[in-house]
Amino acid sequence: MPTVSSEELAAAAGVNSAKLRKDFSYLGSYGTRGVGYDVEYLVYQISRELGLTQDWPVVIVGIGNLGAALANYGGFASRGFRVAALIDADPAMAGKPVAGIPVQHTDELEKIIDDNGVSIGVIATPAGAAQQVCERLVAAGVTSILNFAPTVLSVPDGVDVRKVDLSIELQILAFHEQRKAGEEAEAQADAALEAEAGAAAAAAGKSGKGPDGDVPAVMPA
Amino acid sequence: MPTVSSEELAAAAGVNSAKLRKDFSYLGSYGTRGVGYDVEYLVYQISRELGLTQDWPVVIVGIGNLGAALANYGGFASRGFRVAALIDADPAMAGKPVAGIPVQHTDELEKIIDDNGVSIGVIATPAGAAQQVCERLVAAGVTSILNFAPTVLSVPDGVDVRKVDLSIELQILAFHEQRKAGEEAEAQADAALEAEAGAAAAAAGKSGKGPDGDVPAVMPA
DNA sequence: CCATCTTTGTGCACGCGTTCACAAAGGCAT
DNA sequence: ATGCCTTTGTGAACGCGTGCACAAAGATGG
Ligand SMILES: NC(=O)c1ccc[n+]([C@@H]2O[C@H](COP(=O)([O-])OP(=O)(O)OC[C@H]3O[C@@H](n4cnc5c(N)ncnc54)[C@H](O)[C@@H]3O)[C@@H](O)[C@H]2O)c1
Ligand SMILES: NC(=O)c1ccc[n+]([C@@H]2O[C@H](COP(=O)([O-])OP(=O)(O)OC[C@H]3O[C@@H](n4cnc5c(N)ncnc54)[C@H](O)[C@@H]3O)[C@@H](O)[C@H]2O)c1
Repeated sequence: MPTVSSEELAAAAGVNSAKLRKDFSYLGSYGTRGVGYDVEYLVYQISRELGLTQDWPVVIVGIGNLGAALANYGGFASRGFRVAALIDADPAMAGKPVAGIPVQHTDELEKIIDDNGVSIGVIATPAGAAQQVCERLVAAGVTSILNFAPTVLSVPDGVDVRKVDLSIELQILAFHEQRKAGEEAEAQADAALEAEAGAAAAAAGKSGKGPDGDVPAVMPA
Repeated sequence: MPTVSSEELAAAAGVNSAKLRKDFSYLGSYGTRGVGYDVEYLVYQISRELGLTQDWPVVIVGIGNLGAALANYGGFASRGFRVAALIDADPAMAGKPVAGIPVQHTDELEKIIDDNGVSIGVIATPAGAAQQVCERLVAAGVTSILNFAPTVLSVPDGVDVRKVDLSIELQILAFHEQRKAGEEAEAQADAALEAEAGAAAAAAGKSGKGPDGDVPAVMPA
């Protein structure tokens, strides 16, 4: 029976072994003292706990550059996610296959969600359309949203939103880069400022937003 | 003079006003008691602190679906990032313009980095090539990397890596989704398990990895 | 069957980030 | 000028996650 010790796993994941053991203990006591954890059983338990033993149908709304890349991405399927439908507002795209899946028009959104029992939606529309799309998804029964548009979505309680903002990722890198390049100690205010910076820009009289409502320019430019 | 109070900003950003004030205090005391913060000055100070007042040249390596979408993304420029070059290993792509920028071959990588003084690199290659690309970038002088490939990159001290893993974002949503759908209290082990799950899969004899070395399948499938 | 050795599971303490709460500061009206 | 009112800046307390350290568990070998 192949096993791993918490020490080995901790080294591989780059975390403390005690923390790892404590985390595992929340799932129950699957380890064997003096031996370690049964790899196969452990993988199964974690998979089950994380919800990987079931297939999650997802819809992607907004099949532009990013949406198409996501549709083509094979990494989702291997983690238990199935692209149930691609949805776009552009009538010219309707019926056109992307990654082998025909794009459907936004009109069908509610029906698609309902028919497929979709509870997870991905938003890859321009920022200006995101909130509206979000509301339709939620109204149709979606309770988890992965948002790529650079907007803060407001949703009712019970709905989870995760935002992927690539600009902020780069900003965080640039921030640390600046540190390395000089500027002695300075402040320790880091990523926390990010959200606040956005809020400040918004407070600046909404003048920071472009015509199509995309990324608020924090820099006066 | 347009001003904002910490209370207003905190409400907008969804954080505690005391925390926000304390964060700002690390940048110095820019507020006026009884009035609030001068919006314009505040925005400038935060921009400067975050490194947004200078332009950062970045290179994108791996111009496939995702890399092309990134190259086309306008949100970078508005935050002070300039796409200095697009790099791909496919000779067929060399010279072909993507988003108006001609793709250059990997052979030129070191020269491009050096000529443009690039310190931030984006990796959008398949997972199997990521570590190698990473090493070349670092050797050429890049000290910050944004990694989209589903691999843990190992880098020398002094180099920052941020990883964007869309599968994990979806997994986190699915995890909470599963909670809502039943399964009473259970464990509170959440995202912390993600990294450990990957390590466990790796420990499972590397059998979880596909032929092209993409996403390790945590689920035995 | 007992001794020994390895590794788990977890109580406890430490440290850090968040929040509370309030004195000091400054504007503004009278 | 004086007093009042608003909002900042921050000391102190709280809470939580992390890591240490060790007793208990179990395997393994003699
Ligand atoms: N491309 C990137 O790398 C990238 C990176 C970060 C963030 N983003 C963000 O992701 C979003 C999409 O980026 P993109 O580059 O794919 O843009 P895009 O313009 O190429 O695609 C947007 C798509 O959304 C569709 N759309 C517009 N309104 C819609 C609506 N109401 N309902 C359904 N579909 C609608 C459009 O028809 C179009 O196909 C943007 O908000 C962008 O800021 C993109
Ligand atoms: N497409 C997505 O939505 C998505 C989402 C999450 C993660 N990812 C990850 O991002 C990466 C890219 O995804 P994609 O869909 O764009 O894949 P892709 O196959 O479309 O593109 C990969 C590109 O990298 C180039 N390449 C290969 N080896 C290279 C090397 N050594 N040096 C430089 N270039 C090289 C290829 O020529 C190709 O153009 C993958 O690791 C994928 O797992 C993609």
